[in-house]
Order: sequence, then structure tokens, then C-alpha cells
Amino acid sequence: MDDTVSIVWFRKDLRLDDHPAFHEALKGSRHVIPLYIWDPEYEAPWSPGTASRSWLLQSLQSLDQALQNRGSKLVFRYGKTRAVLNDIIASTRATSILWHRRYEPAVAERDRLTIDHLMRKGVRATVLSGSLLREPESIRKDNGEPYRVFTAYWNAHRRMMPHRKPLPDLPPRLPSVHPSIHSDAIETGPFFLDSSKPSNQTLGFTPGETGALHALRHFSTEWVERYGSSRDRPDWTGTSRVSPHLAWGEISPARVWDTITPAHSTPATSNGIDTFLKEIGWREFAYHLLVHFPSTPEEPLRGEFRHFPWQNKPKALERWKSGQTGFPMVDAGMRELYRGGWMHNRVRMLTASFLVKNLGISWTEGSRWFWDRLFDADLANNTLGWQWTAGCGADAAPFFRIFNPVIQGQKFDPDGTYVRQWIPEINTLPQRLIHTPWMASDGDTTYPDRMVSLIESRQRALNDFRSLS
DNA sequence: TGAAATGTTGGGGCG
DNA sequence: ACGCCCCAACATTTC
Repeated sequence: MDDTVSIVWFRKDLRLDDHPAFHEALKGSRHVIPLYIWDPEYEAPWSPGTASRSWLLQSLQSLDQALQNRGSKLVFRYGKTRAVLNDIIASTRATSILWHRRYEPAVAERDRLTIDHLMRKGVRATVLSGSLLREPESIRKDNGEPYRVFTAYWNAHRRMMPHRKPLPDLPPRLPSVHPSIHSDAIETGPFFLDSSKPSNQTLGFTPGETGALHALRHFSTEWVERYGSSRDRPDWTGTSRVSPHLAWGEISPARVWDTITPAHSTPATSNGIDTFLKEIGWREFAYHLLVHFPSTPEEPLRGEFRHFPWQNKPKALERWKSGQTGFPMVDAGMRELYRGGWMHNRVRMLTASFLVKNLGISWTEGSRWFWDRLFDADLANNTLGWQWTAGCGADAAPFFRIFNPVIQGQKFDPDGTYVRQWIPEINTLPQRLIHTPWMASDGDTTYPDRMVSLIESRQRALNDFRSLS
């Protein structure tokens, strides 16, 4: 160990467990500066939305506390990334900076420029993989092309050598950060948010690494074995709810994998395990697609959708966003999202289908709204999900696959527990009418009537689709 | 990770 | 007891 000063640049890896960059920094330096830079422009055009900023503020406070418990601290700065780095390097005489690779096209490009800049200053930049099981480029079809079909991709992924094991937690004592190194207050200006921000308490999320490990532990002991069917029930807590933690890197996919697999290896229970691991696979696949098709956050992957006749209907869009469509399953989901910063996956599919197919509004409007309201906003996953729904992406649902929110409600929220939770206006309706409140005789409710006819809007969607080819 | 339309089958009511 | 019809239940096709 020499006198080297290293900076560990935290981004979407707000944890101390399985943190390759921090481990690497500890190997060769006496001083390690944990740094976070708040610079929304570096993330543009996908700067953190309302929910993301709220989560991030709390996650950074949690990370700072964890570092302080080990004798270090988080140096938090806001400003232009390059200016902040220049300043920190000048004041600490750091000669090395380490971080984990990002895959969002614009961020990846800025990272390349940052590396060049650092090199010219004589600072060594080390970029490691820490947020995925495998690098997106490491999986290819025999002809060298990227995969476009999930099952084929996942089979190839699982045939390969085992992916890397998670690294152990960092040591209990970390190098201290000299008090003269300036840090801005985390809870100041940049994070100002109005009262309409979602609350992590609504659904019981705890931002930060401790909350992440707790959520995963609970899921792996209580739910994962029945995940195959429990994942379809928005009225239960049968899903892992680790998505915000994964999105912010409060837990790594390698740690998730390791926690879920070894303890439950008996054939009788493997169904739920495999189904859950496949969801981790979808996340890997999403990054595979984002890296190889970098324009997909804005443009459909399938070119014939470029001129699809999406409709511009601001008022209808507003009703969808605010959960006032008149269809309980859609509205429950949209209200859960707005207030709780999260939505059950089955309900994501059905609300998305409703926007794109029944309302005929572009999937990009939906992806922008989800981006703003989701604690787990993740460009790769969000893009894949919306293009999947719209039928314009890789391995997408065919356009004629249209969810019926009434049938979905009757199947997956049979008691109406979920819709009652989010829509108090229909709380007193009898069971058999809970997903069809318009069939109730007394109009004694403020709940809106259906904004479209399911039959007619479905027919129009199919017609629009036919005109494509 | 869809739903509607259409086709098929078989049990039971009834003349 | 038989044939006919109805229709629920399930299967297949279509969008």
C-alpha cells in the first residue's frame, strides 16, 4: 500500500456489498474518497424524475451513514461533473478514480469523454463491471448478431461459464476522509421536490442497502418458492419488490442470484426459483438490447412502427395518468404508481396495454410518465417493457394481444382487494360488480364512467395495426 | 405474460 | 328407451 489517493465515483451502485470498484481502490491506495456527483445534465435526456430524486436523496443519506459507521463518509457534490472532478482531484491530489460502467447511451458517451479528460490530467480511470451478471457484448448469436428473442438469449446466457460471484462486504474499517474535503449538504437545493412526489412509505419501501437486503431476505424466505403463481397477484405481496434497490444498485444482481439459488435447490421448489431468476434474466436482456440498439428509448426497434398513427389526446392521457379511466384495474395501478412510486408488474402490463391499444396513445408517452413516477426507473427495463407492450420491440407481444382490464381484474384480483385499496370510491360495491362498477344501479359515487368502450377501442386498435402492413 | 370467435363434445332435460 | 336439442365446458383458430 502506497500513498495513492483514489476516488470511488458512486453512481447507480449505492452499496458497500459486492462493490468491485471500492475493493479495487482499497487494494492500491491509502486514501479512498467516496464521491457522489449530482449532475442531472450528465444523465440527459433521461435525467432522474420525481420519484428517482426522492429515492436517491434517501439512498445517499443511507450510504453516507453506512460509510460513516466504518470511519469514512460520502463526499457529496452538485455541479458539472467535470468541474467537480477537477476540484476534487486538485484538493486531494488523487491520481486514480474508479467507477462501475453505465450502459445508457448518453451516459456511456459522456463517460468516454470523461476518461479522455482524466487521462489528459494524468489521472487513471478504472471502469469495472458491477451492475450486471454479464457484459451485454459477451453474448452473441453464432452469426455475431445480438439476440432479439429473450428465450434464445437466456438459454445462451445460462449455457455460458458461471458468471462472477459477488464480492464480500467491505471491511468494517475504511480509510477516513480528511475533514478539509468539502461536501455539500445532501438535502439541499438539487433535490427540492413538491408534495406530489410519491412516498416510499406508501408501499413500505426502505431506500438504501439495508432495506435492499431486508427485502430480498424476506422474499427468499417467504415467497420465492410460490413465485410462479404468486407473482400474478397484485393483491398479495408475492413479488420481490427489489426493483428500486436493483435500479439504484443498492443490491447487485450477483448478490440476488447468490441469495436465491443455493438455499433452494430441491426440484420440488425449483419452479418459483427459475421463474424469478428469469426475471433477472429479463433485466440482463434489457441491457443487451439497450447497448446494441441505443436509439430504442426514443424509437421503435421495428421500423414499420415508425409511422404508426398514434393519437395526440392530452386529456385522455391525463385521465390515464391520474387514474380516472373508469376501469378499476387500470386506475388502481395508476394510483398505486402515483402515490407509491411503484406498480405491480402484471398491472404495469395491463395499464400499458390500455394506454397504447385502447387509447391509441404512443408508448413513448407512457415510458416518460413511468420514468418520472417509478422509484425503480431504469432506462433499459422501462424501454424494453414499453416496446414489448406496444408490439414494436424485440420479442414483443404481438399487437393483437390486448389486455382486457375487466377480465384481468376478475382473474388476478378476484376478491377486489387490490382495487378497493386504491379506489375508495368503489369500496362499498358488491364483489360481483367490483371490476364493472358501471353496472351498479345507484350512481352514488364520484368514480368516473368508462372513458372508452373496450370493444370499440379494441376494434380500432386492430384496424390501425392492420393498416401498418 | 390475451381475448374473442368459432368449433367440438357430452351430459341431461324432455317429448 | 330413443332422439333431439340446449348449452356448459373445453379446444382450436383468429385477431
